[in-house]
Amino acid sequence: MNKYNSTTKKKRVRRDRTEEILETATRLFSEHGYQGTTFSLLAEAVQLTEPGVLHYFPSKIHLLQGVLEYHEQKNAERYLSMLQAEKKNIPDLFSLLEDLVAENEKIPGLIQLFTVLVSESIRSDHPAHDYFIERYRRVREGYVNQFFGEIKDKIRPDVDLNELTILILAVMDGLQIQWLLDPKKVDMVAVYRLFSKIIVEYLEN
Amino acid sequence: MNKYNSTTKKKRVRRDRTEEILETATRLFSEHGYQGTTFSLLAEAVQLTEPGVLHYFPSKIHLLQGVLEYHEQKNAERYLSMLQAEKKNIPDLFSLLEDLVAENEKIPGLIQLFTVLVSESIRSDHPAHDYFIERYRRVREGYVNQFFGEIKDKIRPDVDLNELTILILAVMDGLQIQWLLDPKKVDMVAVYRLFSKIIVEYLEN
DNA sequence: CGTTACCTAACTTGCGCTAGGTAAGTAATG
DNA sequence: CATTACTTACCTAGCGCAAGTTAGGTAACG
Repeated sequence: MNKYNSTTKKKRVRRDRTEEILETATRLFSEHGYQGTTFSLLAEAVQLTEPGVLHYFPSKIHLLQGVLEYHEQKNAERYLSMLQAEKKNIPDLFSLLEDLVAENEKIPGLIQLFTVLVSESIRSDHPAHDYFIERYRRVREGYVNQFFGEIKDKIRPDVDLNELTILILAVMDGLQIQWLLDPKKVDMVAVYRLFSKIIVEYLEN
Repeated sequence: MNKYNSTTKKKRVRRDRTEEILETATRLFSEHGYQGTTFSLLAEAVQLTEPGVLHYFPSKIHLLQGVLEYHEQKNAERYLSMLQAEKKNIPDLFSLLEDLVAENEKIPGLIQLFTVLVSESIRSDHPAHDYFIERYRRVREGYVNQFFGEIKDKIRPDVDLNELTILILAVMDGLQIQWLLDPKKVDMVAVYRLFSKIIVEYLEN
């Protein structure tokens, strides 16, 4: 009954527990979405009670924010390494994106997290609505200014870089949906490579 | 108190009520997703009580099925007219798809319905999971066999039509997400037109 | 007069969250 | 070095609400 009496009690330090909760919440959010994830599920998974979890994140929205911030960092790192890589010409650029897609295929959990949360957040009253609008704007700006910026003059001048960016992100998002739904029938990397090939050929003309 | 005593009672025939409920449920599903839609919300919107709605759809899952089937028909019609249109060459084909995207922009509710439900249904225990897997397979097959089939010999032979189809659907889905999230910043039709132009140019080579 | 279109009432379950504790760890003090 | 005092990491109990659903009726309709 009483968890204190039954066995030796182990108290964990805040940082470790927080991280464990975030990792677990990530999994649950990606599997059930924000609405579908409950404290009781999460609490059981990390071997705590519900108020035990609430001790770390005082509400469900705080938990969501925590999860998003937590991964924002990781994504930022991946993204930075992409920015720092050498890009002398257009094929270089798009082969980087191909690598990104290939990497994404190895972390279906995280991809599902963002795919599920983004779609959920289309509703204007969703707690992550503003976050995702902002995030997409930021990412698009990053592509236009940094990612493409360096070799802007090698690209056909009649192409709107903002539209091109929207297209690239759309392909990634859309592929992820079909791939997550039916991985056996959808070879995300192959299709992206096809896209990449088509685009590169076009841009170099 | 008693709805029977208060005013004249109007009984509606089953078909009308059913349709009204389906239309309203469509709106609610698209605004709040499946999980986020409640009977009390729906009941109020159609001026019934919750058991009143349950009289037509004995459970929430039946309601969801009803909504999906209801729109399956409408979509099928739109799709058929696309198939029957004249397609002599590749540009004809892709201009049809452009029209489709442009039409979609006029019915954000329906688009949101499917975008939200598809993403929600990525979870394998979602009641519409199998439905959407099946639907995507069916649509892809339709593209490969019917839509492209007629002018297959005019397309570069090194292009895998299945992959091309996945790409086209991905672009549409991905654009819809960004557009629904931030319509002011994302001109769905313009980006699709860009995509269309690039693809056509490539396929005709 | 039977069927159908609803209603009222209520049950059950599970949700997010609060109140108020207890014991383990940490730091300050004698 | 031992005692005390404080802080932190949890716990138990339970509240209030809303969800989906059921039972059993009543009155309008064909």
